[in-house]
Amino acid sequence: MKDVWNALADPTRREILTRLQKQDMTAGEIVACFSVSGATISHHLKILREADLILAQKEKQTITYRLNTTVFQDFLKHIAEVFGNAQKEEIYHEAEQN
Amino acid sequence: MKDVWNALADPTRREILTRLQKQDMTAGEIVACFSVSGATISHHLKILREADLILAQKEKQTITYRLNTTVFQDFLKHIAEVFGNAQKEEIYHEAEQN
DNA sequence: TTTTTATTTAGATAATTATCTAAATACAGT
DNA sequence: ACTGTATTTAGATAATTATCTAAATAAAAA
Repeated sequence: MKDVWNALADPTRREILTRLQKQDMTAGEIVACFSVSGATISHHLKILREADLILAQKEKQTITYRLNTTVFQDFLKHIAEVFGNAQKEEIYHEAEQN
Repeated sequence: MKDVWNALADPTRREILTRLQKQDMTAGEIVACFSVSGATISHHLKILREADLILAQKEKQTITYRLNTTVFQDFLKHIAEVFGNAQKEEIYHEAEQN
């Protein structure tokens, strides 16, 4: 879980995850969304991969990335346990309204 | 919310929050839980304060810290929105079982 | 087989940050 | 007023990390 916190600490990586939530993307497509080099994005993707937050699938020349949704579930459960005991019901209640 | 992610990125700060979830503590009591200097803990407390995750109350010589639970609620709601749309129901379901 | 395209890896640099010691602040007790 | 206790602030250092360019890998196209 330590790796997950670390992976989520960076805004670029969170943005990558937000975009992958909408659709799977190749490394090149992800690079095109940001104004940093491909090497930098590759580095971020590696950290996200090692945290198991994303999955890579090689296809011909390209590598398509997609969210590993089960790890999000685990993470949200985890922080709800660690930090949210008292607030659980309320949060679930609120979140279901949108 | 950027400040919150940042504050939660450090394991010492997460441990402080976990302990404050159980009971309010003075700065000195928090320092006693860790093997780093008081100045270092003070620095972490400042970051947690600036992220609004904790509240400080001065009493005589000591300063008692406590969780700002509403910010946790907001944060959990936030990440559920950003990352958890598809998984929401399932997570809430699971979390309510413990 | 040479070239082009997609991506990662290596190595370097600059920025951030966690930590330390020492000094400052504030307040209580003597 | 002094001494001791609790905490923060200042300034320095060391570790981490985000980023870059250049080189390496791999696979398709020519």
